[in-house]
Amino acid sequence: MAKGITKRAEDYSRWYLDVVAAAELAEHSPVKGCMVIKPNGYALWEKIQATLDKMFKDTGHVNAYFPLFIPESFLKKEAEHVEGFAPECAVVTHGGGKKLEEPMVIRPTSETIIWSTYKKWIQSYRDLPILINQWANVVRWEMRTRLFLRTTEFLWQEGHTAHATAEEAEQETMQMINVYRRFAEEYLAAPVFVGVKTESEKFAGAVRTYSIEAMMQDGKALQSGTSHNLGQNFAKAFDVTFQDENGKLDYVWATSWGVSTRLIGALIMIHSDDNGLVIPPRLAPLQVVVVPIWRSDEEKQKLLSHVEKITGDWKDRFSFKVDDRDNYRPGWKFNEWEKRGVPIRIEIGPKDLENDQVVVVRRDTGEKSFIPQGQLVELLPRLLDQIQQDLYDRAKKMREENTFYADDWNSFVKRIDDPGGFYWLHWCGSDACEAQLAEQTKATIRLIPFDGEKESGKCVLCGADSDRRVLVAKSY
RNA sequence: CGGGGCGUAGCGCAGUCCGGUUAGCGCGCCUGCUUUGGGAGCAGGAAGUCGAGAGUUCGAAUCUCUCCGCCCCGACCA
Repeated sequence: MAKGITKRAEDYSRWYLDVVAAAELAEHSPVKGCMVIKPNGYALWEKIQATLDKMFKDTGHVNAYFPLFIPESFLKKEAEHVEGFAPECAVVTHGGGKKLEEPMVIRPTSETIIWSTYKKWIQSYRDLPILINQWANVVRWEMRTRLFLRTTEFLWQEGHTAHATAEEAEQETMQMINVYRRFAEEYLAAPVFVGVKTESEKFAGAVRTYSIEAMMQDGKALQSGTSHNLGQNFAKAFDVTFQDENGKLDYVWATSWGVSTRLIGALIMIHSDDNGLVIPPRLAPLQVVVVPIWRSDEEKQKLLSHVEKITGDWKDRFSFKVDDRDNYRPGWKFNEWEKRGVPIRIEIGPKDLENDQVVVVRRDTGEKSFIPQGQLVELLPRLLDQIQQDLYDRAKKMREENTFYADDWNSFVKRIDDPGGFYWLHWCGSDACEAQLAEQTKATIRLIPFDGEKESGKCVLCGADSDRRVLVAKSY
C-alpha cells in the first residue's frame, strides 16, 4: 500500500525521512545540513505561523524585524550567552570583496541585537513593557542535522519582551509557555509536559527556562517550545536601564520565547503512520479532498458539475479541493493524498450519483463510510473536529502507556534502553547526579514539572532526599 | 571529530573486484491509443561532461593518487 515508506517498526529514523519525502515536505539542499522547504511543508508552516501569530497578537504582542547580521562583539557581552552560542555561530568575515573590520555573526538568536536596540528605546517605565515578536530565520552550526528537527538554518519566531518588574517578566514567561502548551494541545493535537529546565539545560543567558516536551512514537522526547525568564542579564550586559515612578534607575527585566520549524518534525513523529503523513485537521492546509471517479468524458462532465453543486456551500467552512486531474487514476490519487496527510478524502463515482451518496474516508483510521450527499456540509466539520480530538487522545494514550515511575536505578537503566519512554524519577538536584544520569543512560532530565505533586523520596542516583519527581527521557 | 555508506539520465539503482564495440535497468517524463471504485496496459520517444582533477594504458565509469560533496550512526543542540 505504501510503496517507498519504511515501516516504523523496521527503522524509525528512515521512516521519518521517507514520510518527509513522500509528503514532499522538504528535501536536502546542496549545502550540508540545510533544507529546501517545499510547498507542502511551507504550507504547514504557514498554518502554524498564522495560528501562533494570532495567539501572540491576542496576548498584546506586535511583530517587528531585526537584522540577520550581528556584530561579533555584541554576542560577547553576556558571558553565559557567548559561551553557549559561540561554538555554533557562522561568522561573516568578508563583504563587498573586502575583509570586514569587525566580523559579523549570523544570528543564532537575537537577544543581543535586540537588547542593543532596546537600550535606545527605553528610558522610563512609561516605555515599558515592550512586547515584540519576530518571525525570522536563524543559523546554528550543529554537528548533526535532521530535516525539520535540527537543521543548520531554520525558521522560527522569537519573542523578546522588556518589563519594569521581575514579577511582570515572570508572568510573561509563564504566559508564553502556556500559549505554547495550548497551541500544542489544541492545534498540534500533541499532549505535552510543561516545566522548568535544569541549570545545565536552560538557555544560555537565562535565569530560568520553561519548556514543553512531547513524546514521539518511538518514546523519545522532543523539546517543542521554550520560554525564558532572562532576569536582568541582558539589560546589564547592554546597560539598559529605566527610571521608575519614583525616579529610581533600575535595569530592565526581560523574557524571550520561541518555537521553530521543528514543530513540523513533532507533528510528523507524533501522528503519522506507515502510510505517510497524518496532519491534525486544524493545521491541515487542505482538510478535505474530493476524488471524482469517471469512465467517460460524458460521465466526467456530469460528475464534475454535480460535485460543484455539492461543494457549493463548503467554502468558508473548511478547506477542500476537487482532484479532477485527468492524467492520474483514482487509486493513484487515493495514495497520493494519503501520503500527504489530508484528513478526509471523499470518493464520488457513478454509483454514488445514483444512490445520492459519497464515500468518506478518514486518513487517521482508514475508516470508510457511505454518507448521503445532503449531510456532508454538516458532517464534515464535525468529522474534522472528531479527528482532531481522536488524534490528541491517541497521542495521549500512547504517552501514558510509555510513561513510568522508577525508583530503582538498575532496573531504570535497563528500561530506558528498552522499552524506552518517559520516566518520573526522584532527583536530588545536584549537577553531579544529573551528569551521571546523562553519561550512563544517554537520557536527560527533560524538565521539573510545574504541576508535579510534592512527594518525598530518595534521589535514584545518590539516595539523597528529594521532594518531587523529574521527567527523564532520551531526546531528539 | 570518530564510525559506516554513497556520488553513473529527474529519482532509485546495476555495471567497478577481473579495463575493451554504441554505458544499462526500474520508476518518472514526452507522443498516441485503450483505460479509470486502491499506485493502469501496449506501442513509440527524449534524456548521461559516469562528483572533480591528475596519472597509468592503444583504450578508463572500471586501475592509481589527490581533492570535493552529501547521507546515515555517535559526541554538541531549538
